[in-house]
Amino acid sequence: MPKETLETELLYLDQQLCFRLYTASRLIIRAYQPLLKELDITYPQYLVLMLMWEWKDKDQESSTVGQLGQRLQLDSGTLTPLLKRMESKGLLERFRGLEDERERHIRLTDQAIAIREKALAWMQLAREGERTKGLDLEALSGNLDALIDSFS
Amino acid sequence: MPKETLETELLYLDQQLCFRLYTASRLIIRAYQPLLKELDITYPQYLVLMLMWEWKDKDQESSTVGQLGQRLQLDSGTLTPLLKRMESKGLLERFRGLEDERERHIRLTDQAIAIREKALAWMQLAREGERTKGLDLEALSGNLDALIDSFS
DNA sequence: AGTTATTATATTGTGCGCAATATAGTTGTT
DNA sequence: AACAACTATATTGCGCACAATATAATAACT
Repeated sequence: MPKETLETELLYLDQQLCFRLYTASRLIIRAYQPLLKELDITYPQYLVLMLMWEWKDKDQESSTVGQLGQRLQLDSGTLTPLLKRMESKGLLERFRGLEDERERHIRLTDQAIAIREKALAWMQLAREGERTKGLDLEALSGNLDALIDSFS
Repeated sequence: MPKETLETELLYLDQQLCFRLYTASRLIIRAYQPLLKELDITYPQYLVLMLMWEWKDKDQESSTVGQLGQRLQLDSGTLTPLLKRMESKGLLERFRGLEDERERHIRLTDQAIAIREKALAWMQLAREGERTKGLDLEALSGNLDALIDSFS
């Protein structure tokens, strides 16, 4: 048995915010599987779609790998192959920047724009059968934003 | 532009709890890298160590893959190769259950028990330079527990 | 203009996460 | 005992994450 019980408890899983975040994240991503399976994409691919749908609402038709990476906190080692897979599935086009040929630009295809409606319908249904009834989502989101901000 | 702006906002990243969790989780795991690099392990391997250190305090010297998986919410497809890597690094022993030979038991080596002190010292230091000053960790943990519970 | 530094992305390699399936050991039934 | 059902773990395959490095285009400097 350790000498100082109070101190070793620092390492117990129930004391670890990180483990809670890691577990909560994976569990909720699992809850998206029915939608993701229907759309035939993965969760990170869904994030790219959501981001570009949103930017399209703001009249930005294309994005660079760097812009996506900054918003999603993902680097090119993750995004480059992910975007290639999405391209090969017909969800987006990849093309070089005209003024700066180092840049790789991404633009959604009509097919990718079309499935937004499916996602929206699913989210509206999911909101009905909400499993987060008892908790303060505002407070949780606020705390997570503060956390993300201080670790960015 | 979409017809019903209020509804499409359901799909905006800032409305997504899941994206916050996913990002917060990855950012905080990154913050553990200095420790993990020093111990020459990964974050999921660190979780296994923490769990088995804790169980050892409670006089449980060994665990099965199933017990680890239940607590960490990970399946054998993740744990089996992870535990083999930990075994090959000399952190643990893997052996079959005596009464039930389907069970794979895990026991930490002295080397794995020894590095607990390093982890503890690092955590104590990290607590000093805490980056989570401004937020209510109690409330955050409570909300995450409720979330994890309802999605388990 | 030619050289150096910087920037944007791509590549490589390792280790998860997880769905799907396989295998081997155990339990229950007749 | 034989066989079916069940259980615990292992295997396979794919797609992230991310560190480390490479490559190519641009910018900055002299």
